[in-house]
Amino acid sequence: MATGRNHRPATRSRGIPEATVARLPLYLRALTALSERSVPTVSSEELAAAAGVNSAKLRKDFSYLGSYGTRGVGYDVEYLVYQISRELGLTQDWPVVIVGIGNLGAALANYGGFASRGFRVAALIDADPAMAGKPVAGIAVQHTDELEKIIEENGVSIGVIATPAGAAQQVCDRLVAAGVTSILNFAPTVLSVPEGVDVRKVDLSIELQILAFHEQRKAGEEPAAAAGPVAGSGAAAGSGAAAVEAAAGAARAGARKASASAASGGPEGDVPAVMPA
Amino acid sequence: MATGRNHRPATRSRGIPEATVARLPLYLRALTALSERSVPTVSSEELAAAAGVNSAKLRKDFSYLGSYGTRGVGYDVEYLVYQISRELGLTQDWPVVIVGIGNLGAALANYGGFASRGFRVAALIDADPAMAGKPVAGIAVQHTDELEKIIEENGVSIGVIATPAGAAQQVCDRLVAAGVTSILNFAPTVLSVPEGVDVRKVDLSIELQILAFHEQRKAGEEPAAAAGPVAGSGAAAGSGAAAVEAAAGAARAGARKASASAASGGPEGDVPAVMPA
DNA sequence: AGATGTGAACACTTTCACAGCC
DNA sequence: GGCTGTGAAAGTGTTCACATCT
Repeated sequence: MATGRNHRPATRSRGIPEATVARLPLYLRALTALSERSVPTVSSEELAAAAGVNSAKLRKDFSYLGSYGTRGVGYDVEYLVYQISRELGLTQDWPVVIVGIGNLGAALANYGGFASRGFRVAALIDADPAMAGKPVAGIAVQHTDELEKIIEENGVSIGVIATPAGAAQQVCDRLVAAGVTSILNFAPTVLSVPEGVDVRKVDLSIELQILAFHEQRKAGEEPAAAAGPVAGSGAAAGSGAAAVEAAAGAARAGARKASASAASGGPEGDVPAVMPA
Repeated sequence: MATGRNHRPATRSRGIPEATVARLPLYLRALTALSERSVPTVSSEELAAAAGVNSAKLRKDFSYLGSYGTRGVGYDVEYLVYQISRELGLTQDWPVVIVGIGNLGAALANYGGFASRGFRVAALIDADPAMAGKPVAGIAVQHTDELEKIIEENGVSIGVIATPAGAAQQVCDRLVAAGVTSILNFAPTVLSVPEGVDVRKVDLSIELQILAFHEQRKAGEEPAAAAGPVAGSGAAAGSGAAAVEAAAGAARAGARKASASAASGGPEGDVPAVMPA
């Protein structure tokens, strides 16, 4: 019995694909900007460009939400803003607590886009007694002892961990025990949580290492003809562009620049070769 | 010209899958911890647990790097640390500049795991003249005017943008023009870059919105879950939880505070309401 | 004409399950 | 016996291309 982990009800349900969910905030941001400029409608092409994705993907994404566009015309900006907000659950208020008010925690507390959209910083919590009472971003920091009380009284279900790595798991456990079911973790640790609790992590170090990997690859490639600035594709992830072929030359410039060439995010393995510093 | 975007040489080549690359830093961190505890070898099962993934995935990932394990035994910790470090390009030194030394920039500059592995903060840059000369994390902040000079003199190829959204694209353009080919963007904007430049973004607001989406879903479901603590799976990504199915009650800790009910407002045609900035 | 919405093809990722080596 | 390494299967995500509707 315990073994059985064979079949899972699949993710069928009728849910929106995770990849799509991850892009909705992007669309929402682009739409909000259009809304502020009082633009009434957009085509999938325009909106896609603003969000940094391609239009086919955007249309497919929207198709999971419903048919909110008008053929031959495009999408109504205000209407879409509302629909996406609703889908993301932003039409309700989400009280959030930030634990660990160091440099990072303070930065998060001060981050504007935070409160602006459905999220409200309900409390700032730190383990340092010296911090207690100090105002950060207009909110008085409270001591960790109050954690459970704060969570319960405010009905907090989303917690942000910005503590040192060593304290993260313990803080996480307390948050979860107190009722938090979604955690955004900035500490460089893997958190263990019970089923049903979502954890997303943001890790500077990991992102840099991924960049370094691609950077290292670039070093071994030919600078090819600078094709000229093209609208960036945003995330490095995707494939992106066509790439080099074989190309033997070794133009490589003496300085450091030059690099701008084809093969962007694309892995397109080639000779590694170590680059100078 | 410019049109042709027809065929892509496939991602065949020798490349390591992007998904695998993204996990290597995770493995490396777990391995480093083991190394510090002088653990000589690990099994895929153990290491996977420490990294928060499952063992099949880990073995598959490693298989792209080569055959670095020993059947019946496991992997040699030190050896793997070295191989992964090399694959990620961490055996060389990567000078990095951070632009925008506000709360967040300062937090990044102070972030330890930064310098610890291959990365070195070569300079801190800010547009505010009042910041110039001030030491942050032991490094004197320099003015934006010096940007190009700094990039060139230090051979910087990785830049971190921690400026307000409004300044990000401009800073990005200058970084790229000066020779930077990898950018880590913390500003909530889509950056446009020439081909060949990698951009990765870290966006608090987006992460929170993704959490809110899942949180909203949970609200409409049976409290079920709570099957007992299982190693956290890390990213919320996957289906996870499913919950559907029969689902036995058994809520663990009390205090479940059911934050807000699911489906808010009416599904169809409702007043859009303009979102705040 | 112009743009959405979507089935179908393709590409990438994860998981399974077991052969092969220690 | 134990554990890695890997084909094959299954599941997800992306792109194409065109039917469909305004």
